[in-house]
Amino acid sequence: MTGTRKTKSPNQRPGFPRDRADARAGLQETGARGGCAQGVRGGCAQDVHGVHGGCAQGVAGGCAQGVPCAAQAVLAGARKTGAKIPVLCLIGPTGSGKTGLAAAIAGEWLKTRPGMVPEREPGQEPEREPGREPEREPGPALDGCVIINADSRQVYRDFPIITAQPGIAETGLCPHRMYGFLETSEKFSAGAFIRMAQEAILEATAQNRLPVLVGGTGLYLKTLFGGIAPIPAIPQAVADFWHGRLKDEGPEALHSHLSEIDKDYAAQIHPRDSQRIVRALSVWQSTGETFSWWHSRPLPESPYAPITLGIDLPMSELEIRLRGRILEMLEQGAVLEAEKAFERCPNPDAPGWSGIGCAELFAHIKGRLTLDECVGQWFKNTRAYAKRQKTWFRKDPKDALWLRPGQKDEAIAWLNARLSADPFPFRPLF
RNA sequence: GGUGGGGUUCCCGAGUGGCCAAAGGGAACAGACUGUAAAUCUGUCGUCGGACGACUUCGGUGGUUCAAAUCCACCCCCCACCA
Repeated sequence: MTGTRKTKSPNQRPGFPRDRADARAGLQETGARGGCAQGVRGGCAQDVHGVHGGCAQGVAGGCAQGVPCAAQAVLAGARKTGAKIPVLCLIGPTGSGKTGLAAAIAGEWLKTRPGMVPEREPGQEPEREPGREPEREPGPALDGCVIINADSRQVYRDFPIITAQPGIAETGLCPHRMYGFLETSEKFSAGAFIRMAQEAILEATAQNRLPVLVGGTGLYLKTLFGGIAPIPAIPQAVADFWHGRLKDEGPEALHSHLSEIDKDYAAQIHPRDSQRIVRALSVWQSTGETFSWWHSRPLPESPYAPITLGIDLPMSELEIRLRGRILEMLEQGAVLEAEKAFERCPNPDAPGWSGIGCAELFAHIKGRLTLDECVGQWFKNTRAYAKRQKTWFRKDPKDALWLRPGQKDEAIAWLNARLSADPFPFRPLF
């Protein structure tokens, strides 16, 4: 994975110059629609419109006409027939090799179809292999994949090395979406993620490519597939107000305040869980409804059928990888990357700086930590994060196949079998 | 060699007669998770037992005391300053 990175700047990706602009357009657009109470899950008219609009801006390159409508049709068709849109998810703790596995899967298509280029011209039919006619009702043969980021940190433009974004070796294999498009000063969120991811998934599906979500942010995946209460965007002033009160009064006082407003939710969270307390109070104040009320509303059924492939390994082995990865990042210029990011955004409280490694390097370039101390904390925090991810993934996807790093062939065989079987009537992939 | 300070449970560190298995922090282990999620937060954390409890622990040995991590003696080690 990181070992194969050849560049520090994924900005210059030969095959896919429109990735960032695309993603940014999507975010801005969805941000503007943030207040759409229904828009989140793809269950309403605005949402389809959103997909359309996003494509019109972003996908200008290869498929200006076809895709938006096709994406819309994919969603509409899926709703009408009840068929689910297959989405491959690669999950696992940080440093387990998700990016590498995704690249291996993407590369498999290129291997079996040497003439295929990652970005197909519109209207061009994928080559069919004569010897591999399907036995079953012939579904479409998938024509490669699109890799979609499901990691809350790899969205930041200023930190390609530190957040282990795929490098040119990976991005040359197939289109990559939602990587490195956001400024350090800008916020990302589960809501923004699912809007953009939905767009990317539908676009890929319309192009007859398999959407492959790669990332370790469990909440994002859960939200995408399980839905989220359609709470409107909270005005910054409201959030600031409650953060101010949190600072003055402390979390316990706000928690008892919350108990008076929303007893049920207050009982669910700990009196010191400041982030959730502030969120619940902000939602209540800006919408006039309690957090519990929002949560109690039924969620539309998901149009997706996630196929989940996890990578896991014992902590003792993961530690070795994590340590090595940090050293690799330093060799690739992580310190310089942080210095540059600091020039662009000197505010350590900016959302982008909160990533593991970023915060520690910030302290180092400000002279508060020696490089050794910085690396020590960086490793410690990375390890703790990996543990949290393992805890999350232990219970969340119940039907995932779990492999160890390097079991590429097993992964591909399994994927082939899954997609060729009900309820995914695709031809064998590779 | 002299003077002063110090050795506490995995680590840092508080405790200077009973309320001490020993504050607090870190690490570790387990867990929660509905728009900051690489975030936010929780539980356990000497050993054994279900809780009440029993047992072992505060550099070592010996002593004083009903009672010691805490007081005394000697010994070992560390740090600072003086020589």
